[in-house]
Parts: sequence; C-alpha cells; structure tokens
Amino acid sequence: MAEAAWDEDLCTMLDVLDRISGKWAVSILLRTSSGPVRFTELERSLRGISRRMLTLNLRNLERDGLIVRTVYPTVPPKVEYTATEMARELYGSLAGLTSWAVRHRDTVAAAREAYDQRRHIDVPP
Amino acid sequence: MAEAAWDEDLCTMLDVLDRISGKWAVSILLRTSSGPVRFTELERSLRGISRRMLTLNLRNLERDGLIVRTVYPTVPPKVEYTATEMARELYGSLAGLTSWAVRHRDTVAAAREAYDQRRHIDVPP
DNA sequence: CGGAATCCGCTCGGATACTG
DNA sequence: CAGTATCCGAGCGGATTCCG
Repeated sequence: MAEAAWDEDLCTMLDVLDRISGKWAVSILLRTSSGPVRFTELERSLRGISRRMLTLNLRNLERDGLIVRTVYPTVPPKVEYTATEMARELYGSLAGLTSWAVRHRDTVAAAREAYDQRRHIDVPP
Repeated sequence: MAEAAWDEDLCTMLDVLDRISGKWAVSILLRTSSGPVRFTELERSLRGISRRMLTLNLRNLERDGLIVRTVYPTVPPKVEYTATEMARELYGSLAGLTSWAVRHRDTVAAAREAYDQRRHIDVPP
C-alpha cells in the first residue's frame, strides 16, 4: 500500500510547491509568522513588491488557510494579516531546503559557470 | 552573526525554490534518481510534457549540476540523464514538504471551500 | 533518436490611477 | 489605509515542424 500512494503524495507535494513558489509567498509567510502585520507594513517590508501582487498573494494564502485576515472597521480602516499555525509549520519544514541550499550553494554556482563556459565556446557571433 | 545571515540564507533558499518550481522539474529529478534514463523514456514517463519543456528543464537542471547528460555517439544517437548525488539529497529534503502537504491536505481543501463559498455569496453575476 | 526552431496563447508580475 | 481596476510587457508552456 505504501507502493500505490507515493505518486499521490508526490502530487500533493507539487501542489504545495506551486502554492509557495512565486517571488513573494514565502517572504510574506515569514513576515507574518511573528505576529499580525498591517498591509502597508508588509508593503514596505517586502521591498519591491507591487500593491497588486501583494494583494493577490495575500488572497491566495488566505484562501489556503495559511494566513488570517482581520479587519478592524475603524476610520481609517485597519487590516492585519497573521500566519496560521499550519503556515508556521510549513515554514519550518522549509528548513531542510534552506540547509540544502546553503550547503550546495558553491557547487551549484560552479556548475553554472562551467556549463556557461562550455556553451560560450561555440556561440561567438 | 546568526542574526545577519538569515535573510541571505532565505534568498539562497528562494533561489532553490525557483529552480525546482515549475510543472516538471521535481518529477524529472525523481525519475532520474533511480538510474540513467533516456530522453524518449522520460518523455513517455512524464505524461503530458512537451518536447520543448522537457529539453528546457533538462538543460536547466544540467546547468545547475543536478543532472548529468551522457551522449553515446552511436547511430541512432543515445542520450542518458542521471540525477547527481546532490540532486538526490535535494529530493530527500523535500520529504519534509511532502510530509506537511499530506498532513494538512484536508485542512487546506476545507479552507479553500470555505473561502470560495464566502466569495460566491456576493458574486451572482 | 534527440533535439532545435518557430508560433502562439496564457499567466505572472510591474506601474499607474482611482475608490471607500 | 487598504485595497480594486486597468494596461502592458515578459516569460512560461504547449503544439508543431524541421534536422543530423
């Protein structure tokens, strides 16, 4: 039975990968993991993100239950975003990936350089 | 010092995420992890992939040193792809992600459904 | 067999302007 | 303040064709 389930689990994992890929999702999760953060605060925190992309990412993460959106009906409006426990767990399981990335950073860089040089030989024009 | 390094490590990890995101990269790594695989074999294995995308993915993975490309100068030509040890390690550290995905699969699905229903109330074209 | 080249639609993502 | 709406370019990804 452990045999027939592995590609279903693979699919499930690929879904997660898709969910957290994209330039900003992980950074948003990280920033909201340590407590409620307001929209504008996030916008400044993640330097370079556009309003549109911030909104889209927040909506997607909220939809998947990874962050909670809290609206305070004040004037001016105040909205806070907080990562859920589930999201913090997810962030934790990304540690393995970080570890791999750091350990092999140099090897990957070297492989790239070598590959590019090989390719540059036959493309002079 | 552990303070100043965290966002550099985050960047490194985000690079890896980008590298393995996309529809096919992980599946290719998995398929080539258990031994050399030929191009056409891969093409059949990953049902749905186009020639173009397979080639592009293979090139990128090769460039980063995650797979090795071996050409046998025979007629007809024979080319084999094999995941490197580094790649198998990477695949291993994805296990944490898989575990998370499986554990929270239902919760995420429920969150989505709830979110969508909330949204469908006020959008009856 | 193992690609490379071309075409083409779609989505991602940035910039800007407008609203409650 | 916290969005929504709109426009636009760039790149992903599929289908097909051509080549050694």
